[in-house]
Amino acid sequence: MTVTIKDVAKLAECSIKTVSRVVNGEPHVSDLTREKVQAAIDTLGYTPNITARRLVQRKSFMIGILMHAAGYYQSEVLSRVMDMAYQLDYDILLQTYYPSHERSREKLRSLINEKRVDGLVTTPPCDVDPYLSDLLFNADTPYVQISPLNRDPAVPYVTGDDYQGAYLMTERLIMMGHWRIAFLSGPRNHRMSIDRLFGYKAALETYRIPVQDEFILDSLYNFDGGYNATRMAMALAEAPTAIFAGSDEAALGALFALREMGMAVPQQVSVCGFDNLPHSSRVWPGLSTVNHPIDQIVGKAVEMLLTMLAGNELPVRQVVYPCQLEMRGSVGAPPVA
Amino acid sequence: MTVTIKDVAKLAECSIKTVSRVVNGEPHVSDLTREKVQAAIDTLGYTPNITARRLVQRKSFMIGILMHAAGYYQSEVLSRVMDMAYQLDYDILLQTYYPSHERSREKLRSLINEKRVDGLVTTPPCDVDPYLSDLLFNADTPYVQISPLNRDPAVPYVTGDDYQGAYLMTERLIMMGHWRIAFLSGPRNHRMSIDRLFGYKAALETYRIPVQDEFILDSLYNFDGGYNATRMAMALAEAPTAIFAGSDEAALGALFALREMGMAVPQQVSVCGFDNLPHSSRVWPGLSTVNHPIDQIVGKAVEMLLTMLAGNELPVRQVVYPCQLEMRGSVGAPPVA
DNA sequence: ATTCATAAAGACAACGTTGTCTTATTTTTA
DNA sequence: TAAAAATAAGACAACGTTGTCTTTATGAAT
Repeated sequence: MTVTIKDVAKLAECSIKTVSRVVNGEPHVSDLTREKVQAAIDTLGYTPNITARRLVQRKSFMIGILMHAAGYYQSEVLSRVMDMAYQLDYDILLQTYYPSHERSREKLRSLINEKRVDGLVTTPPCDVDPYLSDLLFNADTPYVQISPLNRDPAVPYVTGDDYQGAYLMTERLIMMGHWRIAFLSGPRNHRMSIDRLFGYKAALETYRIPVQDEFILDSLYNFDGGYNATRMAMALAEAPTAIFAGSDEAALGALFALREMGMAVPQQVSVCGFDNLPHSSRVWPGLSTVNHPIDQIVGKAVEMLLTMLAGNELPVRQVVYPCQLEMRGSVGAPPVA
Repeated sequence: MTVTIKDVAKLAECSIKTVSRVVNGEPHVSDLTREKVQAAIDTLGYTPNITARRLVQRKSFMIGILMHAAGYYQSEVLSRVMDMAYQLDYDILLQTYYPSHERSREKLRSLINEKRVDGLVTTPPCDVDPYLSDLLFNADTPYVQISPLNRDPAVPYVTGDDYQGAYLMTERLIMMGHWRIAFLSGPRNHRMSIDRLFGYKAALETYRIPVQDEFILDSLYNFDGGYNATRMAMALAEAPTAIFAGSDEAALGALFALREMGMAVPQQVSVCGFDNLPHSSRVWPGLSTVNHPIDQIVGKAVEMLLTMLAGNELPVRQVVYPCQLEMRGSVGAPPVA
C-alpha cells in the first residue's frame, strides 16, 4: 500500500541509506545518484514516514499548547500559533488543561514522559499551576508561557506590560478631565491583575488624585463580574464618571449594564477595557482599550520555543512588550456637573 | 534516561512480551506474573512509548481538526472537541487549512499519507475544497464535516437545519407584526446560505407576503458585510422594520450600523441573527438569534468519527439537528406607522 | 500412564526510519 | 608514483513497541 524508503531504493537501484541522504539533503551522494533517487521519489510519490523518524530521533516534531477553555483571548493566540506552525514543520497538539486538576496533570505527564511534544506553550490561566513548571523543568522540556498570570523568573515567558498599559489609560482618562475613575479589578492573587491595578493607582497618584477604595471593585475579569461591579459602582453616592475595566470582557459587561440603566456612553459615563479583543471594536460605540500585542507576544514566544528546541540558550528569557492605547468611541470628556 | 519495556522486563524477570501483555491487558499471563510486572511498572514509573506503538500499529491515535481561522464559531467547536478528546485517549492535531491553496493541500497530503492522523474533522469553510474529500476518500481516512457549507451525500456530516431555523425566525418576526423584513444573505454559492435564504422566503410565502428583491442583500456573513448591507437597507425608500441577518457576525454589524445612525433597537428596527455565538447575548440589548446547536453537532460528529475509527459502519451518515429560536431584546413589535 | 488440550511465557521478526561503521572508489598531495 | 585524504555508497544495528510463532508447563481426558 504505502510506499516506503525501500521501494524508492529498489527503483533507484541504490541502498535505503542513500535515499535517506537525498531526502535529508545530506552530502556524500553524487549528482547523478541524487537525480535518480529524486526521480524515483517523484514517480512513487514517496513521503517519509514521520512516525519512524520520530522513533529513531526521539523527537515528536510537535508543539503542545495548553489552554483552559477556548475563549476569545485563547482563540487569538491559537490563530497566531497556527499561522506560525503552518510555515514551519511543526505540528500543533492541543490539549485542555485545568490548573491543579489531577486528571489534567496526569494527561500532561503522559504527554511529556512519552515525548509526544518537544516543547510546550501555555495560555493563561494554565500557568498558575506550579506543578506544570516543575514537571517540565525536570523533564527538561522547553516551555514558554504566554501572558502568564504570575511571573516566575525561572520560566521563560512573553507578555505585555500591564502596569504601563493601565497607567497609560488612566492617565488618558485624567487628561480628558476624569477624576472619579472606577477600576474593575481581577483576582488579587495574580500578578497580572495586581500590575494593572497598580498602574491605575500610580497614575492617580502622579496626578494627585486620591485613590478611593470604593472605586476599586472586583470583577473577576469576566462579563458577569464587569456587569455586577458596574451596577455597584453606579449605585455609589458619588458615582464615577469613567469605568476602567481591567479586561475587555469585564468592560463589555460594564457597557451592557450601563445601557440597561439607560446611561449614555460616553456622554454620561466613559468606559474602557484592557486586552483589545477583536470584538471590542465591534460593539457600539467601540470600546477604548489597552492593546495587549498578542501577535507580537505569540510570535516571540514561538520564536523562543524554537530556539530552545534547537538546543540553544535563550539570550533573553523574559520579554515584556509595551502596550498601546486603542481609543475608540466609549471614552469621552466627563459630563459637566 | 527514559525507562522502556526492557527495563521493566529485566526488573520483573520476564520477557518484554509479557510486559506488553500486562500493559495491554491481554490474556496468557498468570496472576502472579501480572502482579510482579505491575509492581515493576510502578517502581520504575514506566509509560509505554506511544511513538513506537504508532509505528508498529500504523495508527497515530490522533484526530486532526482543520480550520480556516480561529473565529468565534471555530473556537466554540474547538472547545467542545477538546472536551471530548480530554475524556478519550485521542490527541488533537490542529491545522490551518485554506481551501484550494496549494500549500494547504500539500500539508494535508502529508498529514494523511504519513498517517499522522487517524481521522479528520473539518469546520467551515474548509469543506468547500473538493480536493479534501477526494484525498480522504482515496486514503480511506475517516472524515466528518461539521456544519459544512455545502452538503456532499458521499461525505458524513453533522449540521443544523438552516432552512427550518430561518423559517422559524422569519415566522416569528411576521407574528410580531413585521412584514418589511430585510434578509442579509451569505455567499449564494453555498448550500448553507441558500438554505437560510430559502427558509426566509418560504416563511414569507406561507404568510402571503411578497418577497421583495431589494430586501435581500449580500453580507458575506461577516461584520463589515452586515454593516454595509444594513446601511443600504435603511436607505431604501421604504425601509425594513426588521433585519434578519443570516449570521450573528453580520447581525452585530447591523446593530452597530443602526446605533451609529441613531436608530433604536428594537423600538424602531428589530434585528436578529443566526448561529447564537456566545457573544450575542452580551451585546445590548441581547441579540435574538437562531441557535445552531454546536455542542450537539460536535458531540455527534466526534461520536461518528470514533465509530468509523473503530472500523464500524455508520448507521446514519448525515445528521441534521433542528434549530431553536433564542429570543432576546433585539426583536420587538414594529413601530406604529 | 499416555495422550491431548490448554494456558503461560518466551524468541524473534516486523514497523520505517536514521546513525555508525566499513568498504570501495576517486582525487589530492608530497 | 606512492601514500594520504576525501568522496560515494552500502551493511547493519538501533529506536521501543506489538504480532506471530514456538516452546514449555499444567491439567484433564482417555
